[in-house]
Parts: sequence; structure tokens; C-alpha cells
Amino acid sequence: MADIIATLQKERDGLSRSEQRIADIVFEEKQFAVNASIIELAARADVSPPTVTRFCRRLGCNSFSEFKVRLAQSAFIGTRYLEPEIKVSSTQEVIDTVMGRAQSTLHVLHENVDAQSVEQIADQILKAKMVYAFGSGGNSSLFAHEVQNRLFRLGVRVTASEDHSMQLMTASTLGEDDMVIGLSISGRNREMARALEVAAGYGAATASITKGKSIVAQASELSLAVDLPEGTDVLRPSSARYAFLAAIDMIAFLVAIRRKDSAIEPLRRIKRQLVTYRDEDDTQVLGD
Amino acid sequence: MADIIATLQKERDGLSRSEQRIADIVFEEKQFAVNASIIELAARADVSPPTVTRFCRRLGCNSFSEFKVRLAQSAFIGTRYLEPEIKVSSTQEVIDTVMGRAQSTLHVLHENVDAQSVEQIADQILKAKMVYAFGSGGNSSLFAHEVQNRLFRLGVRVTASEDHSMQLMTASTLGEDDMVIGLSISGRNREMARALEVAAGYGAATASITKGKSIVAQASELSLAVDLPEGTDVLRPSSARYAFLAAIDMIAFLVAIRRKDSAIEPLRRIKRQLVTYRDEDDTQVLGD
DNA sequence: ACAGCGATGTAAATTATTTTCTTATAGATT
DNA sequence: AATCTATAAGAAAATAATTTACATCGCTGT
Repeated sequence: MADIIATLQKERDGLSRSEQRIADIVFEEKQFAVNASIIELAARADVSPPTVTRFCRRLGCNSFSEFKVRLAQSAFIGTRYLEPEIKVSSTQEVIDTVMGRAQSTLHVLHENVDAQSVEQIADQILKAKMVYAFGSGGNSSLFAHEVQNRLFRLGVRVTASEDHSMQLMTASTLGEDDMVIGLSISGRNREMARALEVAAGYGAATASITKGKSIVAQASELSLAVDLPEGTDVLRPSSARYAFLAAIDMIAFLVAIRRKDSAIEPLRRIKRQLVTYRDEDDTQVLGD
Repeated sequence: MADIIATLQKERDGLSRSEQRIADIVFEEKQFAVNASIIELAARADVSPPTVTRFCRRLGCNSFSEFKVRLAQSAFIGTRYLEPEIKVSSTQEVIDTVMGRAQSTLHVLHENVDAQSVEQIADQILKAKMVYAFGSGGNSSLFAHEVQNRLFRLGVRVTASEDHSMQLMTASTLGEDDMVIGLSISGRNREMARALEVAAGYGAATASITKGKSIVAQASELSLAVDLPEGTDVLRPSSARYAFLAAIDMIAFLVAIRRKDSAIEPLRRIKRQLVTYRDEDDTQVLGD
């Protein structure tokens, strides 16, 4: 089930004049469109109701009401979260804004993520004898540790490094059984790109999770593109971290499934260890 | 505009027998309810169409179609993400599942987060001369570093510790100007609770972001409850981390706003540093 | 037992939506 | 330039959905 707003944007130019008028009304006044009857919407766009029906069909809906439901679903993210910059002051507004950014970031990732890249990286992790996760800077180093945190539970030999020099030195010791994963939000980390190239030079597999077409992406064989628009407000925390977390999640989950049998044992051991150590309650999820 | 699903849950017991049947159908089969006509829905619930209309009115909607729109909006997360456990195998299913878990986790947090707690913790951070973020274990130590990563940019003096002994020792050196924030998904980290109590004993302010009513929550003066249902599948990564990230986000964002003037300068400096150091492009977001 | 009230269904009325058919219009062809 | 064709779009009719008005049922309290 595709996002109707996205479909609308993509198809707009292929629509007839009247239909474009409807499209524009829908796009600019989602709130109105979602609540209007076909007659009201037709009147607003200055067309007849049948034209609206045809418009809905062209967008892949069987009926106007199906269109409205789809619009309401898409517009949920839209109306609730993709609002333009609003002046934020009350605590509730802060909460709504933060949640909105997080949700819409995830939504954008979901729409754009390339399944094949996820799969290729997961497959390579399964093949490698050792995985090195590289990331620098407040956020990306976090991601490197997240990769380590997620993979070690699955019995993958993995380590994380957040230090440029260390990354470069490590890269030069690698061989064919090794794999490097570079993590960078901006993709402009030259040192990381260099480390990836060095590792590749020695035969190691290289992958990255970063901005598409960036130098880090170009420096690695496999790359999962995470392209997100970032706002300009300097106070705004980068919501990209949700997307990166999700990207790592996907890869780790896939790795877990692919090596299900061999992964369950390490997980069980970690869990037993934690439970015994901390308390008798066995309901706890792996790791705090 | 309140969430219709939440309203439904709250009001359910005040509804008549027939209306409860409708409520149950709606709740259990959102997907169906969103697409059904009033006649179909009435038939499924074994009631007459007017009863459905009355049901909608009671929930604060003027018409069935308004109800459906509201349901579609609320149920967007629901229909798309809160689906029961599905057998996951293809890469696309993995992606959908991961995104679904992330989205619904954030949704649950958004519905339940206590604004007052967020505010109290932010205020306390603003008052403190130094902040110590404590977290242990793969996930929670990540959160502690995230707190550090977020707050230092705002000019807050902050450090993170993931080591129990270190936490305990640190706690015993604190005083009235200090603040400790404990982060724990399960809330069952006894050492952390102990460290918080020790810090409080020496006059430091204590806060936690953890499961409500847990020992860690009880050991701290201020606590932001993050209560999330966790699945039972051991292979499943804990989606709680999205919620924790968001919780930290909220607090940091609020801190940023409250000390706007003094926060912008450190951010600008960090940014200039990064930009100069890495390349000429100034569009980059703070920190990789 | 029965008055009164809320809950529910039936059928009619209303309203919304879609289908069918017709007309208009832009571009293509001679 | 005349005419043809295909597409677009509206009018009116048909259908379907929804709501209203009203009748009935069944429970509760006297």
C-alpha cells in the first residue's frame, strides 16, 4: 500500500487540467480534503463530482471513500508531523515536535530504504569472520557501538572504533575474511572514506550506512543510503539518529534471522547471565 | 483532536451492549473497520446501521464518515504497525517489521509520556552545575552517552559513565550542585539504584529515565517513566531504544530552548569547528 | 403489574457517490 | 481550413450509503 501523497506528487504531471486542480487542493489543504464530501471537494476545485471520482481511480483507488481513507492515513504523518517549523515553547509542544520529527524521519526512511542494500550488507556480515564498525563524532560513534551492541548478541565477532587513527591502523591489518562497516550521517568524513579504501585495498569487504552518493558511500563496495532532509534550526537535534538506528536494526534483524539457529544460543547465554546476575525475573529483555 | 482509539478505550465501559460490540470490532479489526461501509460494519457487529451512527456520535464524531477519517488517522500507526506477530522472512518484511516496531514504540511513548516529568528533569539540568549520566549494559550505556552527546552541545557540563564501580565512586563525591541521571530500560539495575541513593545522600539531585515504579525510578527524586510492552521473541531487538532516544531528545530540546541564548554560542562554535575542519560546505548538521 | 426510560431496530427520507450518456475541446489528418 | 478523433468533463439518472423519524422491546423501580 503506497503512500497516496507520494503517488499524488509523482503522478501530478500526468493528470488532466481539472484533475490537477483537485490534486492541488488536496495537497495544499489536506485537512479540508480529508473531511470534505466529494461534492464539497468538487466545488472547491471547481469541477464536477464525477471528475473527482475519476481522479481517485487514476490514483489507484476504487472509490472516493477509499481515497479519503488513504489520504487520512498518509495525512496522519503529514498533518500531525510534517508541519512547517512551528514556534515551540510549551513542554507539550516540545514533546509533539520531537515525536513528530522522529516519526516523520522513520517514515521517510521507510519509504526510501533500499531492501537490496540491506540484504547485501547482512549477507556480507554473515560471510565475514570479523566485523569492524567505524564511526566518529558524537552521533556516528554511537552508531558504531550500536552495531557492535547488536551484532555481538548474535554471535558475530565484532568490534567498534570511533578513533580515526585507530580506524586507519586497523584497516591496514585486515584481510579477506574481514568486513568494515562505516557509519556517517553526513558522509563527508574523509578519514573514514580513507580507512574504507585502505581496508578494501587489503581485500576486506567494505560497507557503509551513510548519505547516498557521499564520499563515504563511494568509498565502500556496499552502501545503504540514508538520505534525510535536515532542518536548519541549529537548536534542533538531528533526527537522523532514529533513521540510523532503524537501519542498523534492519540489518541486525536480518542477520539474526539468517543465522537463527546459531544466534539463539549466544542470546540465551547472555540472557541467562543477566537474569541470574540481576534477579530471578525471567521476563526481562536481553540487556539493559 | 484526540486520538479516537484512546477515546474508544476510555469510553468502552460506558457504552451499551451493542455499542461495545461495535467497539470491539473496531478495535480488533481496525483494518476492516477503516475500509468498511456503515452497513458492513453494522453487519459484522450484528447491529443495525443507526446503532453505528449513534456509536460514532457518542465518541464525539458528527457522522460515520468523520469517525472513519479519525479512525484512519489514529489507526494509521495501528493498521500499519501494530499488527500481530507475523512470520518474517523476506527482506521487505524485515524492514516493515523493524519500522513498525519503531513507529509504534514512539507512538506509545507519545501517548503516555508525562510532560511534567520531562519539564522537571530539564529544569533540574538547567540548575545543576554538573550532570552525570549513568547507564550500564549495551543499550543503557548507549543512552548515557547520548545524554552526554546531546547536552555538551548546549554548554551543559556533563559526563557519562557506564561502569558500576565508577558510578558508585563518583556518586560518593557529589554535592548539592550536582545532578545524576540514571538510564535503564528495565529499571532493575540495583547498582544504579544504589548509586542514585548514595548521590542523593550527599545532596545531589537525582533523576532517572526508566520503567515506571521500578527500583531505579524509586531511587531517584525525579523520574520520567518509559513503559513499553516488549515482545517475547528473543531474536527481536528491543525497540525501547527509540523511545529512550526520544525521551532524551525531549529533555535536551527543552533544555536547549530554556537556555536558548547561552546554548547557541557553543553550538555555533562546534559547527564552525567541524565545518572548517572537514570541508567548505556549511550545510552540514552539527556533528556526524 | 406497569410507567418510564434507554436501547435498538425498521422503514422512510435524505444525502452522497457512481454510472451512463452527452457535449465540448484540443490536437491530428487530410 | 475543414473535419475527424480521442480525451476530458459535465448533466442527469441510477444506485448506494447514511441519517432521521418513529416504533418496539426490555429492563428498572415503584
